[in-house]
Amino acid sequence: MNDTAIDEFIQAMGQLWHSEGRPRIAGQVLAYLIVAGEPRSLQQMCDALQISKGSASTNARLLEDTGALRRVRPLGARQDAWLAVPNPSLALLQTVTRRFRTSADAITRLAGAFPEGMAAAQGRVEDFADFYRRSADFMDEWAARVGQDCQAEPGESKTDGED
Amino acid sequence: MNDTAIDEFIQAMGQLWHSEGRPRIAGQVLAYLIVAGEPRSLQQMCDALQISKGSASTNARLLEDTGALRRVRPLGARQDAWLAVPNPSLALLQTVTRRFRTSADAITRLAGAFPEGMAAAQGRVEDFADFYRRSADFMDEWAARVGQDCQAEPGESKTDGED
DNA sequence: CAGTGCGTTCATTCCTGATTGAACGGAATC
DNA sequence: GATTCCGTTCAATCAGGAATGAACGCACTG
Repeated sequence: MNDTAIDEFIQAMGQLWHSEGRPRIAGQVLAYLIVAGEPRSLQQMCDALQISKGSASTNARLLEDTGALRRVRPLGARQDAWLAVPNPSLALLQTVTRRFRTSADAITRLAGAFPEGMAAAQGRVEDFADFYRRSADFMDEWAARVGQDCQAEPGESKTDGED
Repeated sequence: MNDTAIDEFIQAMGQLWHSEGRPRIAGQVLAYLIVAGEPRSLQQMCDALQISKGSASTNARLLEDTGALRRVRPLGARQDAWLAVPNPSLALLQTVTRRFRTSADAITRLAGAFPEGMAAAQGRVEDFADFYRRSADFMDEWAARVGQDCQAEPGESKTDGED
């Protein structure tokens, strides 16, 4: 809440996610962990972001599902620790891609059921769906390329334990 | 409301838009006009989708802003008519692209203000932003390619006056 | 210059999904 | 086996934006 640049980043990510129809807190959690660069516990998230334990848990798992976070139990286990994956935006892009493809399939299926005599409309709707599908293909290609780059340049291994 | 395949498509588009944090009605309007393939008046939208005049107006203009709809006054003017552009999804993709780029810029700017001694965190955040920026570039490229295709194959000019 | 038809605006209502916080369950510890 | 410490779940609350519809403004018509 001090409105440091870091807090602003975390808030901005919250807004960004919110504007895309996803939970604001998920964006904040991701931002927090990207900044941290190291595993953080649920409790640390709660303290740093001033959110409830339930929200932290729910949203961390949501991010885990999208592949942006990884959950680890460091050594001797006492509590979970959460860590942003090396290239979180890659995971997010893949989520978008998956959604595009799902939408495309759904629309294509519906278009297939259009009544006789609506061939032109059907064609337009199918074109619409195809665009999504082809975009998804294109994005997969892009993601694959970035994924390789990511392995090629392992990134920094330094850590800075703030907060 | 008859739950024909066409109505289902319109409803599905509404849900899709809703799930992406955009007004459900905007998705329905776009779907309706894609199916129609011809200009439709606000009144026709209201009747077909059972929405208020205000919603129809607001959401049609919203879609106009994104470039998915075009407003025309056919011959002698008595009321506006709305028309889905030939490749609406292209406009939508460009909207996404624009958003990516805006986000990237905002994040980069914030990262630039990170305090000394947070170089590693700063680097991670900048990488995050860069990914969005480069993805946006990539999508522009893709959009340009599709735009060309679109001009090359003018699509069907047939119409089918349903609703 | 009153009357009509159209689109926009805006205050209000409504609705949905995010967020909370208490209760629960399970594992580890003593 | 009691206790403590976690993480998860879920019912209740809250917040924010979508949708409405009445009022407004404007342009054309007679």
